Amino acid sequence: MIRVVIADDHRLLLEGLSQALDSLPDISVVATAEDGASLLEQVRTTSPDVLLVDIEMPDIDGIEALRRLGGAPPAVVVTMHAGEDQRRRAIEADARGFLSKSSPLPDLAAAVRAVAAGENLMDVDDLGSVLDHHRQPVLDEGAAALTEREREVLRLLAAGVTSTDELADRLFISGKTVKNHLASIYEKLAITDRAQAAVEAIRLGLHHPD
Amino acid sequence: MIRVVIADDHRLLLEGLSQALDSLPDISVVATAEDGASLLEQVRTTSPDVLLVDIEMPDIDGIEALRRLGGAPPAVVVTMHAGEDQRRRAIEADARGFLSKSSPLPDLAAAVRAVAAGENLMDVDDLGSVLDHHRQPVLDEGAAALTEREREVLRLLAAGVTSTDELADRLFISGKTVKNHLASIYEKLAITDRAQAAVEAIRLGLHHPD
DNA sequence: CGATATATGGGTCTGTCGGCCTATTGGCAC
DNA sequence: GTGCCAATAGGCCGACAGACCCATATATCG
Repeated sequence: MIRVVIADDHRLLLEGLSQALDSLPDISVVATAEDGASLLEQVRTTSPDVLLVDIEMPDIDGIEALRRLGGAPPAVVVTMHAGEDQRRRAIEADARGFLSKSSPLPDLAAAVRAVAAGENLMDVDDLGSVLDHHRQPVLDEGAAALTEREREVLRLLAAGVTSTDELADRLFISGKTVKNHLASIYEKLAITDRAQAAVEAIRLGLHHPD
Repeated sequence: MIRVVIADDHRLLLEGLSQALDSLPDISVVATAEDGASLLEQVRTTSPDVLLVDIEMPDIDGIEALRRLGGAPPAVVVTMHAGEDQRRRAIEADARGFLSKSSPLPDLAAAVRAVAAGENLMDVDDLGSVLDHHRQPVLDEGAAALTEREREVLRLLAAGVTSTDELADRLFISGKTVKNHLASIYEKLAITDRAQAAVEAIRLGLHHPD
């Protein structure tokens, strides 16, 4: 689980991103900050794995905050105006990633994962392909071992299709096979019943088709 | 269910807000737009109940887009710089709500609900108290009828506590009572088992304590 | 005061779920 | 080709879940 702290003075963006990232199965937003000072404080108390910092903030701006942290937790810088100027300042402040606020959300998630894995996105020339390597959430052992058919069963569970018969109908297989799939899901996710499977399915983001 | 279209050229905000609002049980984001032209198109094809529009957008800005729509679906205007100037322009474009991007997310949700209910937030002098009236999600009949104890059961289900015995232990009641609570939950939510109850619990936002 | 709602508890019964074992087919890898 | 895995399917059984009946105490409301 990648523990992230987000700093941005615009609360709509702060809280929106926070919820969106938190909903990913491998990312946990442990704190948020609306200014640089609060960011420094949160980093001290929560010791996160990655920082997500807006440049434009009152008092201590994102760059200054990162400078004071000395590149300790690796940081992804987000900015409204992604010019060369800002980019240079980000590099000087030891940022590992640099994204415009016009980037799509999956890119941000990928950047967080890349930086958490120790990569430095400021060096690379082909940002897109590096991010591509980190598009998939880092799932825990069990979840990664799920087969495609098992994921389909989980998707249906998350959609409220819970009885063996209806699952069988939707998947065009026998009830016995449904139970077999469920049994291997239980084993892989270390759970015991459909209710827990439904919870896991939603946590893994299987409810809306990727 | 309040059907919303969101327009903002900063995709991180657009997608973040979209996910956050969509996760509320009474709000559904049916489309998003990155510019005014696309907004006009989405409004035509999806006929939403409420618009959420950023002022600052390339080509056709939010104000101009609203003007062209003639106040048809009521709109909440969101802006980076919430000055008197912007506010006047929003009023002239027939906006029903006006929020800064520094507002907290629950305020945005409350504004969307208020506007969907026909209120005009531009008139009121005490915005806070009007929003307070719309803090709670507009739950459907069944979900609103849930008792406090029933919500606790749902919370535990969403946390993966699914067996009768463990539920009984956590709630300090007998297994029989757990089953009684579940039975009335099934009736109120028109569902049939714990797996569906877990799905509903998460959909209703019962997994993280309010 | 009487009615209603909530939380608690019980009993019974049927159906289904989950655990365990086996089996066949097809694909893919070494 | 031999082995492994995914997907399919069946049987068996014990345990639990859900439906349907009930009772009691407390509290709130008109």
